[in-house]
Amino acid sequence: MNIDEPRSAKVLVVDDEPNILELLSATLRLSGFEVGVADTGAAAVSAAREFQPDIVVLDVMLPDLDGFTVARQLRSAQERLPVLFLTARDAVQDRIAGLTAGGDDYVTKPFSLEEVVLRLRAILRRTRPPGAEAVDDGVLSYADLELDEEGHEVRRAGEPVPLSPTEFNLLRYLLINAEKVVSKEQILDRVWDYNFDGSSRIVESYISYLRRKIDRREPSLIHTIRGVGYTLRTPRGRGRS
Amino acid sequence: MNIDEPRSAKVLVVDDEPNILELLSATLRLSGFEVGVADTGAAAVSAAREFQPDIVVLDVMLPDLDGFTVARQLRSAQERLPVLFLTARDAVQDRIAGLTAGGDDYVTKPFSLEEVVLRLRAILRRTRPPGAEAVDDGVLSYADLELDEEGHEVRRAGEPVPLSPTEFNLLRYLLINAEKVVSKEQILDRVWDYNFDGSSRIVESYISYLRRKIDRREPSLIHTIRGVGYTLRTPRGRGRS
DNA sequence: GAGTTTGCTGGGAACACGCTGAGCAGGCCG
DNA sequence: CGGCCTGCTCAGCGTGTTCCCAGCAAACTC
Repeated sequence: MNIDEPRSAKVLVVDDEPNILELLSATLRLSGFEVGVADTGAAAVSAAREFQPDIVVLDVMLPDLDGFTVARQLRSAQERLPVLFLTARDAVQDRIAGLTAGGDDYVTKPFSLEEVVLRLRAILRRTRPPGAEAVDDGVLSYADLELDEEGHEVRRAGEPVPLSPTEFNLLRYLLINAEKVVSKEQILDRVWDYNFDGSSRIVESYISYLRRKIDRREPSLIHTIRGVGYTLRTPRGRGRS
Repeated sequence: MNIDEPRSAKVLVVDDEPNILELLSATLRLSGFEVGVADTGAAAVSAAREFQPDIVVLDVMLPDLDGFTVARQLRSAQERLPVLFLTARDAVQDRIAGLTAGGDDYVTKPFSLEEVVLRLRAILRRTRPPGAEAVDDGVLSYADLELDEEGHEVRRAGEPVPLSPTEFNLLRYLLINAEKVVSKEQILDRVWDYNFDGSSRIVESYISYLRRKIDRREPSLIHTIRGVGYTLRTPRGRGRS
């Protein structure tokens, strides 16, 4: 349902930590992107020349080159190439700041995978307006539940519901996987930071919060599949697209 | 029905316990996979080079190398090689986290064989989207009975039926073997953990539960073949032998 | 038909799972 | 600096689930 894009976008992932590189490339592939990788700045530049990515995910801390330098070199060859920077939470806050204006964006390490996928999609949506159909207009919905990515707003039956950031992310993940069961582990993997090691009980808490906020009215949408996970669906089943 | 894949997938099984190795390789062969084996990390790496598997089943506790290290080495030679990890229930929980996001998956020891086969199929389905026909869309059905793997939902004549995890697994096994007779021992071997030592009477209990939940309406689908086992079929299917 | 074997199911105990209220720490904002 | 929001943990409770057992029913044997 969200695997087949019009043409699957090409992403170049640049990071020197093998684990991160692997985690990102596998996740992005599964999210429907065509993925290329590089583990140094120099490799990134040459890989970009060959791979011709639509967008780059770029760690700012690379062994050889500064991420910003890499970005500049990439863009000297390929104008208007958007970049999603990966950065430590505290570092170089100021230099990052000006980026969001330019069409680029950044996420801080440790990030959640949902975050990265979401930002990538957002940037691509934003930077490829010419003619491209906005099939995906940034609004997820299921039944009488709507989630607006851009406005960061959620409505149930038209009524706005205020959610905290984590609640919002969790609900988005459930919406993306509507009518499929997702396990607590999956949720933890995608919605929380990749190195979050807390118990998976936290998910239960947030499910509880969500239910209280958006699932008081009938019909209830969030269902527990005991021993398996959670799912978002209307009690009476299943429309095929 | 789902035994003949387009091309039978190649699985490399890596475990140092001979019993487990045997159990898995025999089962997977019978399930239609082409199977290669290895009992150390080093052997796995070289076996993979020669055997060129589509997927690897990998114990994380190996005598020589850490399972994750092996996985990385395997992937350095063969990009995008998915891995199903076998792990003790309590151990290394933290390091496992993040795997399900990356396209890999894991099952905890002791596992049921159904679990392993199911996960393998799921991963292969998930990681081989290019062009491959999605004949198998994750829904098993027989007569007016449907079992949706993704939504973890069962319907009889369109009506959803809530099942416990074990009931669900048992029914899935019966569905996979629809119109074939399966013995209580087979059921116990495949659906329950491989080291479950309870009597096979437990199967009778669960058959009873299933009948009560999904087989109240006519025509009855679950039939007892006295002295042999059980089968799922419509009444008019073949006379007695 | 009587005895024996096999299977069915209600009852119940132990356990696992999930929900939620309470509470604490840290960050943000007035 | 104080209050509020958010993220997270914890523990208690209720309930679902698993499994065993025992008594009964059905079927098979001779």
